[in-house]
Amino acid sequence: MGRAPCCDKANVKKGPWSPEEDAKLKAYIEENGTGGNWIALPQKVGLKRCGKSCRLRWLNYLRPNIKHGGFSEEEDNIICSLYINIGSRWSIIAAQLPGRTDNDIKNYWNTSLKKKLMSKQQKEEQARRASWFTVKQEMKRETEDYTVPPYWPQQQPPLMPLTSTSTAIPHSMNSPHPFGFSYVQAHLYENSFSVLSSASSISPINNTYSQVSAPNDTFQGLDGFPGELIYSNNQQIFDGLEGFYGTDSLPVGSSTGSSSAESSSWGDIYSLGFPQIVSGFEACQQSTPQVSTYDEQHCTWAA
DNA sequence: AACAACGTCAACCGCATGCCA
DNA sequence: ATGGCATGCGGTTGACGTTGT
Repeated sequence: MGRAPCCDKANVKKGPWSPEEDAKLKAYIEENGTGGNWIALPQKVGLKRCGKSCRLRWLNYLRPNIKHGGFSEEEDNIICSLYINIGSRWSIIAAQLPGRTDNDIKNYWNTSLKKKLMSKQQKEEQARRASWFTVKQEMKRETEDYTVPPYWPQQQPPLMPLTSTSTAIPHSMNSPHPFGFSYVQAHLYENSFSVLSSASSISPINNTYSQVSAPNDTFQGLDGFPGELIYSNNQQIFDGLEGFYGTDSLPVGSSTGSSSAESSSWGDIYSLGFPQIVSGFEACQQSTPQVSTYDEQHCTWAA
């Protein structure tokens, strides 16, 4: 059985509101309030509109102190920070911005802010790559001038994990750092596994970012280690951490291949604005090759 | 000038949630 | 405890304006 329609669709006007309709609705609500019943309101006002439509028109356009357009830099920062932490919870984001509606913020994000952030991120990434290239060139030059004595131990290439998984966990709003999140990365090796975690804090006010890394804990042996969790579903391994962080786990990438709607939508935002966090995920988001060789020149593993 | 492509934003739709009888 | 209903929310659509060819 389907739900009964909220209004008689045949006798209801749709589409843009006329100034007369706006005036009627505004005058009535300012005089009498909504009466706590939007469904009955159109009849009282004398409008051939659905109650839902009236509500939307009032909340998004007619009610007092509504701001349209002209988002400030500060508002941009707040929207970005909150989006990163809580996702597309537009009503919650709107609650932090007096005079802004969820619809307005949603439109602004989808049409402008997302792109703005993307281009900013691209520029930063280019700058980062350019400076890293300079550092590597410098290191290479220094190494060439230096002869390694025969007894000097050669640096071992980093271990290639069999599989890796990572997640970002937004802090709860009542935590000391409500606009931050924690990042946990797990690597499974042949005879051990390691868990690396870090906490990040973003200030929506001045757009600053800080990160604190915890020691990299390596556990020898795999006895008792729930490896199947990593192999089967990267969400599961972090479910147990929820109690610790007090929030929902948020998978962002896994070498075992997560493709949930949640992780893909968050994947977008991670690739947008915060390279410090994204850089750590990149390795995890690649498929783990079966046979790998270490490229000493580029300090990377290759299939 | 005409048309296409693109951007913006108001409004709609359908689902989830909460309240109340 | 349950079902019906109103409300709130987020995703999507489509009209309209602007810009580019």
